[in-house]
Amino acid sequence: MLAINFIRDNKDIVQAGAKKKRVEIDIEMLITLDDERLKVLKEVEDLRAEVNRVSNDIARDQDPALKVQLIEEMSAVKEDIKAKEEKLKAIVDEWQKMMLKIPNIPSVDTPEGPDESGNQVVRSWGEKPQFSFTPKEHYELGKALGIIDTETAGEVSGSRFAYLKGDLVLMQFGLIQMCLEILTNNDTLKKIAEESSISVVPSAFIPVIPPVFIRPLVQLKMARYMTPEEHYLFPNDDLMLIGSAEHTLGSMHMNKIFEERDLPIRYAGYSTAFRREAGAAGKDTNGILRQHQFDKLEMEVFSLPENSVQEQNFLVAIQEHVLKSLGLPYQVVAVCTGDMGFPDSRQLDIETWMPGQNKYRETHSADSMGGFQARRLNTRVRRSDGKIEHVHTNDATVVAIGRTLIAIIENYQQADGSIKIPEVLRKYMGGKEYIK
RNA sequence: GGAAACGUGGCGGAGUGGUCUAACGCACUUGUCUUGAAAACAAGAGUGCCGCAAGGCACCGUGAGUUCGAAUCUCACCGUUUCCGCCA
Repeated sequence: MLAINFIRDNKDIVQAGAKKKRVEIDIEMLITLDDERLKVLKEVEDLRAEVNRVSNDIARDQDPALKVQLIEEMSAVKEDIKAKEEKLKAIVDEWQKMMLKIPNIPSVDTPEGPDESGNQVVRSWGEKPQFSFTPKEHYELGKALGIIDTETAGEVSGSRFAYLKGDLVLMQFGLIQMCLEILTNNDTLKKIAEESSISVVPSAFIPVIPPVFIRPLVQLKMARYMTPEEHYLFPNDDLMLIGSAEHTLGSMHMNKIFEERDLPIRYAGYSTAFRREAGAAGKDTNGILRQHQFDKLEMEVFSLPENSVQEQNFLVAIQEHVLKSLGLPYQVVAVCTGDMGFPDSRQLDIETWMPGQNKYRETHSADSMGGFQARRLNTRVRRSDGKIEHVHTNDATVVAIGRTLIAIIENYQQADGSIKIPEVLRKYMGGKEYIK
């Protein structure tokens, strides 16, 4: 959500930003509605002030006759207030609906474009592996090795589910363990920041296992509630499943005020992510690229507003550090206006090389929301001079298990169909060198 | 699942219908004193919205209701704690 006063003062910028994001909004109608809201609000408050004043008079010494008269008068005013309050409520309801539909404004360095075709590669790293044979896709290799079973999962749970088995499971937990070691080590983080010339306070991440259910109301405040079709909903319990740990990490501090000295706060949340994938019918149906359920380690940072862009760069640097450690070729992509998320002001994705598919596929995302989410969630910071403002939020993937496993399987495949295990993961897998 | 108690400002904690709509303590800010600090003393300070301002309105878990007037009474919901039951 943007602040209404900001919208009123910058309606051209807001309108242009929405247009770039391909979101239809009607600023003029919102401002007309806001005028009406302020007018009726003033009327209601003036009437309440009168009631408050006279009620105190009634409580003070008064002769009984006057008391009765005043009470009668206030009864009438009360009716008036009730009618005006109902009017105000109707206006505010409509006003809120419109406010929630206004997207965050893209940053100035966000490329403009209609859809993912407008995304721009910022930089790339790594040599694509050369094979003396035709590289296979992950699901062929995984099936043959007995470490990915989508057929049984299909019978038991339906499409877009899988059984991960054996060494692949050990690899998942190795990946998570490796990443948690990076994220909780101040020296490592400091080094990553320095190597990328990023000036942030490189304090350690607090590991979190968050709830995977969230109240729909909170999801709405996170600006992550899209349409009902896109989520797993549990109406009996008024709950829904999260699509990312971000959803229950970012909302941890709603209605709270941080002290300036406590920021930044960094969390590393591990959870299963649930995605209904409505509208993706027929897309990426093989293997584990696009699943209804996958595990993910996610970073979430609450920071001072002036630091949030650097924080995002820092998160991307961490993502790159992880991929470099794994020896996976990747490219960093600036996501364009038409493809970026509704609450994002700046979004950077990382696409990792997948030899079986012979293309880069999205494995990571880093979203910078500015104060957009914080305003909806009412998460604020008290500056050292006492002033209170909204914090800025950033979230970013560390490892999304399915896709990272795919990248490893395909990049490290051998002629005999075995998978060489990246060196950094071997210590978590009993020293093994190959999955075969 | 059963029973009970309770949800007040950063924290603790008064306040059971009114006449300053939140006492008091801790923590906090500033000042005095001090070489500096601590202590002591003094002053200040909740959050949001409207307003140029003066000022006004709202907020005591959330939402409805009763009343001229609600932190206080009624109802529903949410949450926390304790005991019992079940259980990874």
